Amino acid sequence: MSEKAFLEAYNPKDHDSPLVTVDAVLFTFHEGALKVLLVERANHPDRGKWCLPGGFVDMQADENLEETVIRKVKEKTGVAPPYIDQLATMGNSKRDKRGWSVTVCYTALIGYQVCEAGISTVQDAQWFDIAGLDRISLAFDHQELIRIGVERLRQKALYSIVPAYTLPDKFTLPELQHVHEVLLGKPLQKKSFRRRIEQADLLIDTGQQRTERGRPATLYRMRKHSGDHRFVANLRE
Amino acid sequence: MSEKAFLEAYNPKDHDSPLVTVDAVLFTFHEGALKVLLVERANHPDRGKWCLPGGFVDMQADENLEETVIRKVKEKTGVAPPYIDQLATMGNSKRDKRGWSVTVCYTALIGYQVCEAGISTVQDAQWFDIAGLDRISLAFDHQELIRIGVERLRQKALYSIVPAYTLPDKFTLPELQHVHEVLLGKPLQKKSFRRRIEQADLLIDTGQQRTERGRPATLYRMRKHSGDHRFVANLRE
DNA sequence: CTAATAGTGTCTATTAGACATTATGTG
DNA sequence: CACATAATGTCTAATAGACACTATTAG
Repeated sequence: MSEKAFLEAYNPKDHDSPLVTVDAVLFTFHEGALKVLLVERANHPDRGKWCLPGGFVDMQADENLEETVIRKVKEKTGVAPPYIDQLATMGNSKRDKRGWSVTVCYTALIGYQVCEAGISTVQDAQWFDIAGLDRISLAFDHQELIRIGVERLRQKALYSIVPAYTLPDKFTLPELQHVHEVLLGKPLQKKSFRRRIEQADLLIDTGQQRTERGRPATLYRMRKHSGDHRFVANLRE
Repeated sequence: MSEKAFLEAYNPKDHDSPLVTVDAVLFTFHEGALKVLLVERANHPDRGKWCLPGGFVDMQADENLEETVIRKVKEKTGVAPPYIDQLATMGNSKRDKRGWSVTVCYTALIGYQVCEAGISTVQDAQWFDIAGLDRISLAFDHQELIRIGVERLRQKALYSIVPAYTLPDKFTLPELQHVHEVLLGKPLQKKSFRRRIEQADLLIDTGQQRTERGRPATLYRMRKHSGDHRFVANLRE
């Protein structure tokens, strides 16, 4: 049989396939805490429980998995996040009561202010502080996905400035250091922190400053692809 | 409607779902080169082309995706690899001519001798040198998956001894250094290389030695979980 | 002995940690 | 001015790079 004839005769519906969903662990940083966006499930199964934003791949609308996840995040936040990365794919027969299911889970970072308006217009979406999240029961295996997402971000805090994407477009170095300190759960030396960022030339000085109390702090923006930079030495844990 | 009633009425076949496959980028190290296992496709589409070992999730036989990938790798090598890790998930409407498809791709490492017998009994499986692989046309997006796998392993060579899993159970430090040198494409200082491994106590001295030419080399085994260890400083690229 | 390869000693270079000091805003 | 916070200076500690040196085998 030729490939052409084979493909004409082929019908995907003749073969059983797992359910395929996409989920997003979307983090932001606000009021001194790392937060994750959760959505209240409107439908069975697990109706009423909180879960990660996500849903089924729409084979007509979506060209690929990234389009699915960006579509789902935009539905809840109104905007596309500046950082998105594949986190893990979970697939087994037990995680979803509807049957064998696979979820491709992404992690994304966004500044709180950037999507504040979007969130507040969506009734079922809400930011949850990472601390204390283990006390609430989430749908599916989403508790585990968030745990993996936090661990990944914590690792990145040791050797990159990826956590900067949880901040608004413009931010100060002490603010960024604070994000890293929350992630790592311990104070950092500001001299070490600033030195490595300066040497790698990862941030753009906006020329602006912000005064809260004390000496004004310089406002920086991320340089393009600064999230990709990996310091040769880690911050010590 | 109750959840029970909902689940009883739910039929996954009422909803279109992408095809779901699992693939493995299986590396080994042999005769001074990094090699990847490829399989010749027996069926359409892309019949006759080489591709990664993998295939459809068997919803009856497989409890989860890891079981699928281990089953597929065992079919070709006869054994389960000592290191396996999720690499990436590719999903789009174009990668497979049969329709919207998702592949969950793993990367695995194994010693050449460990599975030599298994490979030689499988007619359609063969090790390919990574160098020169870009000159042959692989099925689907498997060329890209291998590229991602090599890049991941190269990164790991900078801050871990994960590449040791491409070697047999017992190996010498100069052998391991050579694997890292091939991955990084440049010579390394043996003093630096040995020092960090010794200090982190990652290997077990078997008490045995191997003589090829010159002074005999000590044979080591991986300590449990040594692959998880991350040095605080990278080898410089 | 020589050749070859394994393994060590030791100095330098790089980069993080510690912490004191200076700078610049507000009230 | 005092206070608070930002930013810097500078010494120490940890760890990678360079490279000479010693050790142990075969022939």
